[in-house]
Amino acid sequence: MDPIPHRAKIQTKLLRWFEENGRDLPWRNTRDPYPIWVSEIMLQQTQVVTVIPYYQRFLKSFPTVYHLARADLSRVLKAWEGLGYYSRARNLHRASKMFVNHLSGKFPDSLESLLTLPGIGRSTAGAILSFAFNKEAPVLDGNVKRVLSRVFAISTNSKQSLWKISESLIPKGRSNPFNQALMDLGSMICTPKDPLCPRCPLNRFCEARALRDPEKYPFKEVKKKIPHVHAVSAVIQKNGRVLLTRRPPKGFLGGLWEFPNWKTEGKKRLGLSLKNRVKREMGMNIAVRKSIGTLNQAYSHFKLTLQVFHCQSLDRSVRGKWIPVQKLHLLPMSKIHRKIAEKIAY
DNA sequence: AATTCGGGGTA
DNA sequence: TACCCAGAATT
Repeated sequence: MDPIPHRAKIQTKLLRWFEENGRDLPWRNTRDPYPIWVSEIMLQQTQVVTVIPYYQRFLKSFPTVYHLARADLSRVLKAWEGLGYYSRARNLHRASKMFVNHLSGKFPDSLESLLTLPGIGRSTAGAILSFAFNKEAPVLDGNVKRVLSRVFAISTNSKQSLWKISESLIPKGRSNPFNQALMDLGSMICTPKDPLCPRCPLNRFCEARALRDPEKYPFKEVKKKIPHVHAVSAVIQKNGRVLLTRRPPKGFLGGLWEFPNWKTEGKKRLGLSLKNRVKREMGMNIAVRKSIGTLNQAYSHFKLTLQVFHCQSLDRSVRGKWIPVQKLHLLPMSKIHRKIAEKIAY
């Protein structure tokens, strides 16, 4: 017996709705796994409208997986600048090298092989398998999670049951349009707030709607408070150049360039603490001049307030690299440091 | 199982 | 503001 209520009707209703209402997106005009792969990585935790221009530029810069594998990581990070979650770019680049070196040019088309590539988890693998190869693999992104937990009134936060439902709902031989349909429904109709239930092709079967509270699903995690971090940063100039440092290759904003900066505990005498920090950690004497301004940036797990000071170097530095102001735009930088660069470039 | 990873769209 | 986005990797 079929454990999924209304399975056949859900399939036909959703597929018909998708034929008439599905989104026309750049990565849907191909079955080539490479651009589909790139799009799926970019789309992780990132909205479609944000991804589209990055996707277009990225494929222009790296038209094939071989172009990507040959490119310097710095170029890849530059193409990713502003998109966030930079480990995605590093993993994509690393995976492209694995593809060229170990997979003999054949794009992996099984779940197990895809999961061996860095940056590809179960959902991204399912998307690639269904969109590029039309294989019956389930996806479970934020959209699908919301749609399924509403239709079947799943109130637990366990993803296991949702994975099973997602898998057993796929119509034989039609995983490509069906998975896209699930995503589009979640994005266009079954929205987090004020879902458009009257226009939903599944409203007759939706248990959350029958319970008259679709927004109760999916189960909301209690989210903890995000710490607020204060920091100071130094724009140290000398002969038309500024001193930048590069972040470690892994971890937070890994591999990006930035103006030297440090957390501050108290809020007093920021200029003096900045001077001392530069002396201790960069082995250089500076004179702190005027404040350039205060910048704020909200990250996923903390908020940052950064006070930036104009500084003048009084001698050489043992760390960092002097970059001509006119060439700052060539380096990959995080959003907040790009803002600083744009302030001083004029 | 919980935390770490960016930045922006949207109400 | 708060919530969430075609999640994965690490702890």
